[in-house]
Formats: sequence, C-alpha cells, structure tokens
Amino acid sequence: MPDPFDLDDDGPQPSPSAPVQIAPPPAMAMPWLDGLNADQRRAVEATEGPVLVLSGAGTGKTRVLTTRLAFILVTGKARPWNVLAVTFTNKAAREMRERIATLVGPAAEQLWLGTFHALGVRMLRRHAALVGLESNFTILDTDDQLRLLKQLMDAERIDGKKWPAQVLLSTIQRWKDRGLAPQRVSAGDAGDLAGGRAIALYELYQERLKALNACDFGDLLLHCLTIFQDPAHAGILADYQQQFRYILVDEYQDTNVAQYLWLRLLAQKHKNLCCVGDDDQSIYSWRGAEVGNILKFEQDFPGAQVIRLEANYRSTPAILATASGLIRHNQGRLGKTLRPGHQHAEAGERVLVRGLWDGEEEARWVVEEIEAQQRAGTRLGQIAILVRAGFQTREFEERLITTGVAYKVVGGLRFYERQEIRDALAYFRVVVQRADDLAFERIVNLPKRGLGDASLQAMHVLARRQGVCLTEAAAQLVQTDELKPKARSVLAALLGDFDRWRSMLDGLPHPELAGTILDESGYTGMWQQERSPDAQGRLENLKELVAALEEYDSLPGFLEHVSLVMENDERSDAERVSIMTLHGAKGLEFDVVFLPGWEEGVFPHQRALAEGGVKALEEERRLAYVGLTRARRRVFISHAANRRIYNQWQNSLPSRFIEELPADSVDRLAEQGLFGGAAESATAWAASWNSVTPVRRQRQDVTTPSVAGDAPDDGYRPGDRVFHQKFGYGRVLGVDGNKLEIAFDKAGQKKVIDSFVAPA
DNA sequence: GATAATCCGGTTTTT
DNA sequence: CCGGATTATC
Repeated sequence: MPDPFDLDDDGPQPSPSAPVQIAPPPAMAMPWLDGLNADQRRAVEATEGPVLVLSGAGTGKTRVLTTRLAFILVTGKARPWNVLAVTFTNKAAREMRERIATLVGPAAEQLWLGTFHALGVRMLRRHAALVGLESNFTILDTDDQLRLLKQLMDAERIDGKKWPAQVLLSTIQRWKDRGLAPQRVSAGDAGDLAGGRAIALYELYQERLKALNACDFGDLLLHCLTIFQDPAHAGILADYQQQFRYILVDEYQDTNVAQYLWLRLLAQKHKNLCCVGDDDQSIYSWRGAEVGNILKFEQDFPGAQVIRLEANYRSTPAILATASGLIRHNQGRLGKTLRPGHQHAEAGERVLVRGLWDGEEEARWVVEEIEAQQRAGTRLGQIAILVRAGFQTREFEERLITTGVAYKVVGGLRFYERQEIRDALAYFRVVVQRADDLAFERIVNLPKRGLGDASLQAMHVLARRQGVCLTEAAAQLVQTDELKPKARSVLAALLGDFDRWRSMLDGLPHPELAGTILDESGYTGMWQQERSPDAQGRLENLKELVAALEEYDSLPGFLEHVSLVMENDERSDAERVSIMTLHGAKGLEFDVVFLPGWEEGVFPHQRALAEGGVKALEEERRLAYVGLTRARRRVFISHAANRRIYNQWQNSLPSRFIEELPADSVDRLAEQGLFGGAAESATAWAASWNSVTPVRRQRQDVTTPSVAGDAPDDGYRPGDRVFHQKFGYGRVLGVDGNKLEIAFDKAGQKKVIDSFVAPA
C-alpha cells in the first residue's frame, strides 16, 4: 500500500511555466460524470472561483470530491501537482487517493493530497530554517509536550497544582489552533492562567521546542503561517499560490482558524477554493474546530457559490425525517433538509425508541434485537452500536460475549499510543537523533538502571550550563566524578550502547537493528521478567513493531511516518458487530444502528449540560444527528431508567432529544406505555419502576468480596485466600502482625497491610 | 529508589 | 468504584 505520508519524495517539481490546457477535448470520455445528480454535477463542474458544497449525510460527498478532482485533471485544467487536496485523517486521504487513482490512474500519485498536518510538514521541511528549525526537526507527541511544559513550569516556579500542565498545554494548543503565536495572544485571552504568566510560558515553550529542533502538531501549520506572512519571504507564499491552481478541502466544518488562514493564504491567487462540509455534523469544537468557518464562507470569499447536496442515498425516509426533525432544534445552521434520493418507494420502518429498566437489561435487549436482525439476514458487519462515551461499551461487550455474538470495539487505544511502543520508539529516536532529549529522558532509566532523579538532575544542570543536549551532557559527565561510581559506569555503558547502535545504522538492516536495540538495552528483558498479565501482549506488540519496520526503507523514515500517522490498521475481515463512539462513527454507515444510553447526563453528556450554554447542547444534538444518519435501514434508540455510574445507582430521565424526535416517524415502546409526552411522564415512569425495585433482582455484588472491614476476628492465617482491590486474588504466605505476605495470582508476591485485603 | 498507600477525577480524538 | 498520579515510607 502506498504510504500517503511519504510526501518528501522527489516527485515532479511544480512548473508554473508548463503549458496548461484549458478546454477539454470535445470527445473526452468521462463516463463517471453520468451517474451524478444535477447538484452533484454542478459541484463537480463549478471549478472556477470559491465554492462551498454543503453536503448532508449520505449525499455522495466523497464521490463528488473525487470526481471533481478527476474532472480537473482529465480536462487538463491543471496538472496533478497544481492541485491541493486536504483532508483531516490519513484514512480519508488514503481512500481519496485510491478512488482518484481508479478514475485517472497514476496521475493521482502526483497530487498534493494529504492531511493539513502532512502537507504542513512537507512545506515546513523545505523552509524550516526560516523559523529557526533544521529540516530534520522532530514532531513531538503529547507525552513529550507535557513533559516539556512541566519542566518549564518547574523552572518558572509555576504551581502545577493550581495550574495543571495539562490545562495549560491545551490552552496553548487552542491558541495555536487559532493561529496565534505567543506575541499575538492578548492579555485578556490569557487571563490569570498560570498566575498571569501563561503567555510567557507559551513563549518559553516555543523557544524550548526550537532548541530541541522540534515541533508540536500545532506548529506544523503555525510555522507555515509565520513564513507565509513574513514580508521578507513573500516569494515563498507567492510560489505556492502560483502552484496551487485548485484547492479542495474535505470536512470544512472541522477546520480551525489556523487551517482556515492557511487555506485562505494559499488560495489568494487563483481563488479556486472548494470547501466541502456539513455544518450539522460539526462535532469537534472541543478540539479547536470552528463552525464559524463554514457559516461565514460566503463573507470570507466574496462571490462564492453555494451548492447544497440534499438528496440522500443512504437512509430510509423514516430515518431521514427523524434526523431532520431533531436537527431542526438547532439555531444558527445554514439550513439544509435531507430528502430521500431515488431508491425508497416506502418510508421504511419507524425508528424505535425503547425504554428499559437498567443498563443490563438494555444490553440484553440490544443483543436480542441484533440476533433477530441476524436471523432476518442482516450481516453482523452491517450492525453497529454507537455510544456517547467509551465506558459505555463494557455492558454491551459483556452481553455479546455471553451470547457468543462476534463483535469488535473500534477505536480503543491505538497501537502507537501504547506505552511499550512509545518506549521503543524513544530508543529509536535517541539513536537517530542524539539530541532528542525528551526521548532520552524517557528511557534513560527504563529498564531501571539506577539512574534516578539525582543523575538526571546532574545531566540537566550540565546541559543547561553548556547549552548542549542531554546525551552530550551525559558524555561529559561520565568523564568527571560528579556521579556516584555506580551511576557513572551504568551511564557510560548506556552511552556506549547508543554509539554502537548509531554506528550500525547504515550497516545492519533496520528491522534487525531495532531488534538489537530493544534486546541489548534490556527493554525486552524488562517485560519478560514482568509477571503481570499484560506483559505477554506487550512483547507481542514490540514484535509487531519490529515487523512493521520492514515496510519502511529506513529507521528515520519510519519515525517520521509514526509521528504523523499514529494509526492502527485493523485487519480482520470477519463479520462482527461494531461498537464505537458516535465521534468514531462519523463518515461510516451501517444497515442497522443502535443508539443506547439516550438519557439526560449521559447523552447529552453531563458536562455539556453543566456548561449551560446552548452551544454545547447543540453540539450534542449534532452528535445525535450524526448517529441517526449512519443508518441505512433501521435505528433503535434506547434509554434506561436506572444506571450505575461509578458503581452508584442513579435513576435517570430520558434524553431531551427523544422528546425532540418527530412523533410520526418514531415508535415508542416502554413498559406500561408511560411515554406520553413531557419529562414529567418520564419521571412517573421511573417512579413506577422504582416501586417494583425491591424484588426485582439482586445484584451480583454478592459474589464480589467486599472491601476491608470484614477481616476474620482471629486474623489471617497462611493458606487463606484473600482479595485485594488492586492486586486481585491471592493466598496468604505469612503473617507478621498486621502485615501479610501474599502471593497474588496475577500480581506476584507482595507485602500488604491486612486492612487492605478481604477474605475470598 | 522502589514499593505501598492515598488522592483525585472521571467525554468526545486526530494529527 | 477504578486507574493513574502523587506522596509517604522503608
């Protein structure tokens, strides 16, 4: 598979002087235009000037995008490298490239097509020097960023308790999302964050990144903007403006301000900017997306054409009516009504809203319906359970396991985010870039080598004083006797290892080198020693990582890929029910969709309600809209009257969104038909259930040994089975006063105070 | 420096 | 209630 991120290839250089055909040869064969409806076709053919394509869910957006690109290429309006096409995810970029390739062949390879960030890197590597970086700068992940910021906060005596580094980091990121370099952040924006020194901190952070020859994700665009806007280098922007005759943007409702500015600058010359999006599907404001971008497109780009795609080819009329009815409750939309495309003669089955007793019963009901669907011929791969938040998946997983229905949870922890993978990558980074201090710090004492805070401190002090990287500082340090002899020799050995690995960079095939590094550093050994249940899995992940290296031609090349992609390719073609979050489901479609947990506090989420504003609530509503419009044939919504949250029982009201669904496309089904109308009836319903509570069902808590307090009066004896909150089950080996020596089944042997265990 | 006890917070996620 | 992060203790 071609790597969509491998952008620093030696593809053809832009040649502004190349002759460009403007008119298509009359008999040009473009059979793929034929299947389009009138609006779609307009969107494809309106190549000149700014265009906003408002494409509702299921209206053939991807098809329009790819066809439009093909049209531009085939008619000779532009050469591939004169076209800039931007997406949000690597997946989307890859798919788009593949689909275009089927239309125009290998020319698709030459397009400037990728995510904002990938394209940003490609440009930035060329001009890195202008913002004080070398072109081989590294891209930090969130871990690194946070560590860096914490260091600065320590140095600046900013209280991490009062101002969590996490919060400050996300503030800085939001500033970057808005295209604000430190000098441009207004004092009012910073408020009293970090005791009023937030801007100064941001500035330090940027300086530090520069010193490390590193970038964070926000910088990839922010630095581009800086370069573009610098009058001293006006030629650079002018060249790109000249080069990109046509610009195309997918998911425009998700762009942030920095991305908007970047696009606007690049489009300035030819003004052939086509943005495709749907304001009703904007669900990422919390990470900086600015719905305003799409709402004010016509003002921003005077003379813009707006083309609405409203013919939906995905869902039944009943589902469309439900979704439209719901989203109508939002203010401030561009306005757009989905109507059925051609294929549905009948309305289709109504959306079913089902009220249930509790989460467990909800899960049971959902799985029963899934089985019924399966019997009726629906494939499991065409069924999805879409939840608001990750923790909701558990109940469904449990039920699906007990019933033996195959499922997959889409979008758990991604491969490259796992601890062991990041550790391994840190080793590689130090080998490739000895100045990568953050990586060095991550692994200097991993596995434990006896190089603790004291040694690290010494390295830091020296590094600061001399203005060198930690590796260099460490090298100097081992020449002195500042460190204790033990630490000194261990550190010297480690540095020797790194030098040796570096010397092998060109000799050994890189997957082998990677294996060598992990083995010789003792990193694999560390996990082999570890007896915890997940150690095995971690070792397998490491093997997988080394295997994955085969696909790349060098270790540095691989690291570049990883820093951008951070993606987990799931390969498994078996038919399975998908469980995922509503966010994760955007852009996907299924025959049958289950939307559980429609309760106040869950969905809309408590936090959105707490904010109080309509903005947060409207975003939740859009999320519901996204959920509904994933379905082709059938939607099942459910809510429970009682839910256990943090192991506490709470009774809950049906989501307000249920009330907002148009009555004539929805069936409501709950015991005793108590869903007449307003929330009041919902309360009554819950109350009626509550009256039945006592006999209803005893919780399985009985089987769970409860916490401390019920220790036997005569204390524990060797051989007793016990349960510990953290370490699980184990057997008492010895007793020493109130201290117990316990061999835990999973966690190994530990000494524990008796009040922390309970008899099992 | 490593391990145990305590504290705290607890959506959504990509690059 | 759980898990991660921080603190306390040996």
